[in-house]
Amino acid sequence: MVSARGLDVLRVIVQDYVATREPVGSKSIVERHSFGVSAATIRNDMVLLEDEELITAPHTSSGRVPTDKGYRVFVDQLADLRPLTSAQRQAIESFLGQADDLDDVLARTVRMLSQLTNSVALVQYPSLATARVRHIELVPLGASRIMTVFITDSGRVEQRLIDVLEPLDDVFLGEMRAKLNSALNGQSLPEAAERLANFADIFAAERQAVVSQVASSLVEQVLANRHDKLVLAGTANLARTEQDFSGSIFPVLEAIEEQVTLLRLFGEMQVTSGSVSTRIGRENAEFGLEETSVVTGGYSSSGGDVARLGVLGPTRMDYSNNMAAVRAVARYLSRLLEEN
Amino acid sequence: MVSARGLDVLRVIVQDYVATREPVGSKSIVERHSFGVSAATIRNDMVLLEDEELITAPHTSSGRVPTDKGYRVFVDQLADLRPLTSAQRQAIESFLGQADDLDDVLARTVRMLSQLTNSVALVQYPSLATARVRHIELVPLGASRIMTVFITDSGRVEQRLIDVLEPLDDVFLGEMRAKLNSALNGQSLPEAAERLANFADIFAAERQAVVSQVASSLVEQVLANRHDKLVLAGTANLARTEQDFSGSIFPVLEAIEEQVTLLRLFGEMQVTSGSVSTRIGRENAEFGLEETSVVTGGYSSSGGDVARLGVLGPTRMDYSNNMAAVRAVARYLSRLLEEN
DNA sequence: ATTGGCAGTCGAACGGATTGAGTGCCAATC
DNA sequence: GATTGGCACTCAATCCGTTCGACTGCCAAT
Repeated sequence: MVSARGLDVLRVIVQDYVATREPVGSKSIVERHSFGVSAATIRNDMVLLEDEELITAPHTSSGRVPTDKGYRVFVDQLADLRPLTSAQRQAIESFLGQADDLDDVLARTVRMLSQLTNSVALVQYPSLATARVRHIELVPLGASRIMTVFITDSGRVEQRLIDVLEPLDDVFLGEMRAKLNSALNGQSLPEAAERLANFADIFAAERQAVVSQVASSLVEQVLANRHDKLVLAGTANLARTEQDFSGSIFPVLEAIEEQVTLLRLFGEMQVTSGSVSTRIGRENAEFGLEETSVVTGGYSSSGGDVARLGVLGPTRMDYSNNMAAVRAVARYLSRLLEEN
Repeated sequence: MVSARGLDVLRVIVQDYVATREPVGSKSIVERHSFGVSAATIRNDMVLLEDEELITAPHTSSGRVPTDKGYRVFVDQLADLRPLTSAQRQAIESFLGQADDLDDVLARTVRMLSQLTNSVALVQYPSLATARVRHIELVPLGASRIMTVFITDSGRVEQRLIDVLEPLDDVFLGEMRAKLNSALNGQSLPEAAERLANFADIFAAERQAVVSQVASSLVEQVLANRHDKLVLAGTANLARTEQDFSGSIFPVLEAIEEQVTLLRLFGEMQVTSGSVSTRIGRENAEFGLEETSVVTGGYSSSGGDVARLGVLGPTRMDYSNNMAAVRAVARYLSRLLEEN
């Protein structure tokens, strides 16, 4: 079994390897850290760590490198989440504070996060699941073409075009708008969808066809909170850490471009507002991201909804820093969004 | 001076180099193309081309590689824009045809373009310069917080939050909404801004402060068509052509992430709807993109506005194909947007 | 349990020889 | 004057052998 000192050895191996990108040997450990024992002793500990598959040697006679499992133990047991410096906190406050609408807040957040971590940063838009309908607008764009705009109390705006079956005059549009708003205002999205199902019934028979067309388009729009979005920044940081990927960074870039993939990945990660969770290396294999790790945290918006944000980078990343940054940014973002 | 055959030689040098990424020598030219002359003759032509700085040899005794100037001549005089295959045309039609709103159209366009060219594709949102106001909506989000939504006839929706000076009740909001719409509907954006300047005058004195707050926020929103957006796809393709960049692809990725840079770049390129223009290599130096080329074309939307789309890739790109693809996609997109 | 010592391993770095694609030049030819 | 074959020359790329150095693993002593 691995001794307490053994774990310390693992910790410094992770730290040094992350810092230098070079396999770390017993000798360099004793001279860089004060373990009070000799290199030979460290070597003995390393054999045990290797037996447990926490570290591995790229080739005989080279230093050791953490395995995915080693990183996992580090993250779960050894990492100290050093809090951000006050300069960093201040940067977050002042930079995010200036934002005006939701888009802007999230855009600033994702940039901030990628700067703090030197990694790719991701922020998911707040889910609409518990949001409530604030307003519905119908805008004529032509004789038989209207735009539906749909606004939630979390400040999200969704729009969509419909080619309607028959021309609609302004008066009728006004009537429909008023009825829609009085029927749906304040409803949660699932409730709203339900009410829309037989919304056409309250109209004159000859209008029901076109009304139910509009209504069913709205239902789609309301339920398409699968239409989840996320914003992303700091892709260039991947190129900086290129050497950390076996082949090229091509597959990583490709996976990142596919927002659906990232959303699935986010979806699989446990989300508890306020704490962070991690996926390391091959744990992400199903997404083509077996050489990357992802650190995510949940943040909550006014609706009480929990959405995710996080960073993605090479497995050899600075977990302590990144976990701290994700946690701090998530908390700050929650506070900012709940104020409203 | 360079003979006609000399230009033919330049053409095949560009073509072969683009195809193989290897400096091309006189011998490989005569055996791969039927020039009807010997390698020595080609060599003579090549020294002339080199005198004109159209090609260069990476080192003594290696084949030749086009210079930026060589690519320029190729693009301006030698490239044959081979039309797309019918399969490609069909792919465009069927893929873009399914789109529903403007966001979706542009998202599909940019993906399509990046697939057709194996490059990074960019599509600028249609400018609002000649768009007209279709509808203005004021939505209460809290006692003293409202969202302004602003819809143009080109189908663009802009929203913004305002913290108003004093609480506004629904009745008054309704009045303001009605007056705003009757004052602004159908106006072009500069006209709208003008009318907003003294919009507050038609309200009761005690309301003018808050009204003019809302109005001036709307003016900002209306005039912020500098708030140009663009969408982007195919970043991963850069990694595939990594060897074409001297150092790493880091600076390129960095420049691409900065949308402002790209918009400035777009802004400097001549735009004539229907034709394409090119910027090659060091012509983009001011943007940190001295190792890339950009091919852009203009497309026009319903408002008659011209916006840009294009592709960006290593200087060693397939200009013939990319110019053809940009032109075809731009035309198709124009047609699609003008239908509405 | 810890330690110093020592043989052994293996990648990285260096240097020299070889190879081959390609050039430049020149005298001969059409 | 343009074209051609021939030839010496250059230089990156490749291969091969050596050296170097940072490690490890093991063992006997503490």
